[in-house]
Amino acid sequence: MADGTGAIEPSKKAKAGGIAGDTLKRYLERIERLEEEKKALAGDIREVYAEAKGNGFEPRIMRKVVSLRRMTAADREEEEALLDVYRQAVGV
Amino acid sequence: MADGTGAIEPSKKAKAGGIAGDTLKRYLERIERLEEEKKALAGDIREVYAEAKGNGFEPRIMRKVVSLRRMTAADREEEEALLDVYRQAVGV
Amino acid sequence: MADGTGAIEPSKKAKAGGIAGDTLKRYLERIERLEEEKKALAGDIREVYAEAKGNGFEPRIMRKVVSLRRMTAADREEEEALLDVYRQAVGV
Amino acid sequence: MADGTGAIEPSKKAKAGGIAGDTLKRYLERIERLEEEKKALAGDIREVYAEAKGNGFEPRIMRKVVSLRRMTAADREEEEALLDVYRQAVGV
DNA sequence: CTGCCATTTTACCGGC
DNA sequence: GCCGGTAAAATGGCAG
Repeated sequence: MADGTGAIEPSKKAKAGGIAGDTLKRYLERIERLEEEKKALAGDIREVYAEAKGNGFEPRIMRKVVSLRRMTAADREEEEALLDVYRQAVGV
Repeated sequence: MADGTGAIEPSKKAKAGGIAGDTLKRYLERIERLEEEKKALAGDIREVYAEAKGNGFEPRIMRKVVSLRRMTAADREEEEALLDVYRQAVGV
Repeated sequence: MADGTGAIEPSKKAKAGGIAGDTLKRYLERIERLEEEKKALAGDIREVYAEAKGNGFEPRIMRKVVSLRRMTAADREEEEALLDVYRQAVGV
Repeated sequence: MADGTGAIEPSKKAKAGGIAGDTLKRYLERIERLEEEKKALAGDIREVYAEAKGNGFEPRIMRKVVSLRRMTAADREEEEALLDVYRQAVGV
C-alpha cells in the first residue's frame, strides 16, 4: 500500500478472504443492487418514450428537446451560435 | 399527419402549445424525473465507491470485479453458443 | 440443416476441419483483414479531428456539421422544423 | 477567441466563410472521404458474410467466432490484470 | 415493419 | 481542471 498500488488489505487489518474480503463483498453487493435499480429506471425511461411514440411523438426529437432543456440557456445559445458559424462557413 | 411530416397534434386533437403540447410536456417531465432518479442512483454508487476507497479498497479494481461478475453470465452463454458451434461442426 | 439450426457442413459436402472448415477459415480471414483496414480508417478520422482541434475547431461541433451534411436537405429541414415545433410546445 | 467562445478564425487569421472556413471545409472533406472508405469496407465485410451464407455458413455464428477471436487478446489482458489483483492481494 | 445487431455518440472516471 | 480512455446508451441499418 505504501507504494500506492495495493487494493486489498485495507489498513493492514486483515487479509483478502478474511474480514476485509467480507467488507469488500458487502460493498460490491451494495453497488450491484444500486446498479440494478439504475437499470430498471433506464427501462422505465425507455417505456415512456415508447408510450409517447404510440401517441405520435417522435422519441428522437423528444430526446433532443430533453437534451436542450438540460443545458443552461447560456450554453445552449453559445453552442447554437457556434454551430451556425460552422454551418455558414461550409454552406450547410 | 397523413403527409407523414407531423408528430405533434396526435389524432388531430390539438396544436402545438395546446393540448398536444401539454401532453408532450407531461412526457418530458416524466422522463426528466426518472432521469433525475437515475442520476441520483449513479451518485449513490459513486458514494459507495468513495466509501470503499476510504476503507482502503481501490475503486478501479472494484469496478473490474463488478464487471467480471456481470460478464460471467454473458460469457457462459457465449461459451455455450461456441460449444454448440463445435458440436454442430462435428455433427454430434 | 433441415431443422434450420446448422451452420457448418454446407451442402453436406464436407465436415468441419475438412474442406468446409478451410473455406470458413478463409472467410474469417478475409473479414478480419477488412476489419483491420476499417479500424485503421477510424484511427485516421480521429486524427483529423485532433488536428482540426489543434487549429481551433471544436470536434463536437464539427461532428454535428458532418451529420447535417450527411442528411438530405429535405430531411434536414423537416427535422429542424419538427424540433422547432416541439421546442415551442414546451417553451425551450 | 481570447474570450474562449470562438473556434473559427483560429489564430485570428480569417473569418468564417474566409480562410478559416476553407480550412474547416478541408477538414470536413477529409473526414467525409475517410468515412466513405470506412463505409465501403463495412459493405465489403457484409458482402463476405453474404457470400459465406450462400455457401451454407451462418453469418450470425461467424460473427460470434470473429468476436471470440478478437476478444481473445482482450480477455487475456483482463485475465492478466485479474492475476495482478490477486498477486497484490496476497502481496507477491 | 418489427426486432436485432453494429456503429456512433454520450457520459463517466481516473490520470496529469 | 483538462484530457484521454473506457463503458453505457441511443441511433441507424439490415434481415426476417
